[in-house]
Amino acid sequence: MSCVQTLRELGYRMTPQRQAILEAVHTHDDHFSTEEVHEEVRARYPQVNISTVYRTLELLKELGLVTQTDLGEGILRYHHIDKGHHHHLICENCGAIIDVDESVFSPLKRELLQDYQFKANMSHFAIFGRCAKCQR
Amino acid sequence: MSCVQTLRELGYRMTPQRQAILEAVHTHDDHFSTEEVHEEVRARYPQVNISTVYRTLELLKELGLVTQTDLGEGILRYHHIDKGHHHHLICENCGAIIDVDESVFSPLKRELLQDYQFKANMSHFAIFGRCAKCQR
DNA sequence: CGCTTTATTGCAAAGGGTTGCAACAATCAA
DNA sequence: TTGATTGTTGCAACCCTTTGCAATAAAGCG
Ligand SMILES: [Mn+2]
Ligand SMILES: [Mn+2]
Ligand SMILES: [Zn+2]
Ligand SMILES: [Zn+2]
Repeated sequence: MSCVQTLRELGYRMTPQRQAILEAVHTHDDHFSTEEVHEEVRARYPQVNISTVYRTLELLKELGLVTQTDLGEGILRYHHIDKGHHHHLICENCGAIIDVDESVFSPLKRELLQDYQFKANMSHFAIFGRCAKCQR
Repeated sequence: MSCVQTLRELGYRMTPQRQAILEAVHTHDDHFSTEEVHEEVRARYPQVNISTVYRTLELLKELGLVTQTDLGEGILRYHHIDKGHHHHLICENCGAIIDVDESVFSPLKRELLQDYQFKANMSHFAIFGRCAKCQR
């Protein structure tokens, strides 16, 4: 089901701003930033304020339609949930980013549920450390 | 070995500001914020700027003397490495914080090292999700 | 001790993100 | 179609954190 439908059914209103933001979110395959979405939206609706983009992305995150991740750049990046689940290992020394499949976290997720009855939301993780090259 | 010694041996200079910050860091058993450290330091040296506290805590983090964690409050919190390792499960719904031992992450850490030669720095994690009460 | 070197600081500005508020507009019922 | 309701937006102000820069001062050496 489309994001537009989901929002509508949950009682949220569909504004031109939200529609444009949703379209921008869907055209990106990679990890997009708020600023990038804002630029695309502004190409069509120049008056749209960036706080609207922040608020909309926050809403989409709360509804589980996008994931939010801090890759260590000083900004937050987003990822449409339809584009697949994966995580990132980030080298604190050289900045290298290694992608890992979400299955790596499955045992941990299972243990947290069994031992703590905690349902971890691990849809897009960034783990910092040292890559192979950068260890001594 | 004391933090003061470590800093000195690495070639960093020991200033009254740094000494006061280190003392504040050591008196806290819990997760302290930059602001809290700044207040304690200012009680003795009123002219110390908060950016110095930010810079010093960042340095201590880079040297592995403290851990930095975002518990979802909108601020960063720190933890002296001597006070033991543990992690937190944070409920996105009710805000409950469940402490978990660092051993929960050992298998994952091992797997990342074996499969990706990646040495993960998992000294103080915050995992968001839903606690037992808040699921359904 | 005095001098040189250069790491560190205070300050102000900036950057990313959030928030209060009044104006606006999507929605729905009449 | 109109009006009432109330969710949403633009804007400005703010919060936390980082950063450039010139002034300061710690450290080491003669
Ligand atoms: Mn990703
Ligand atoms: Mn902790
Ligand atoms: Zn590396
Ligand atoms: Zn809860």
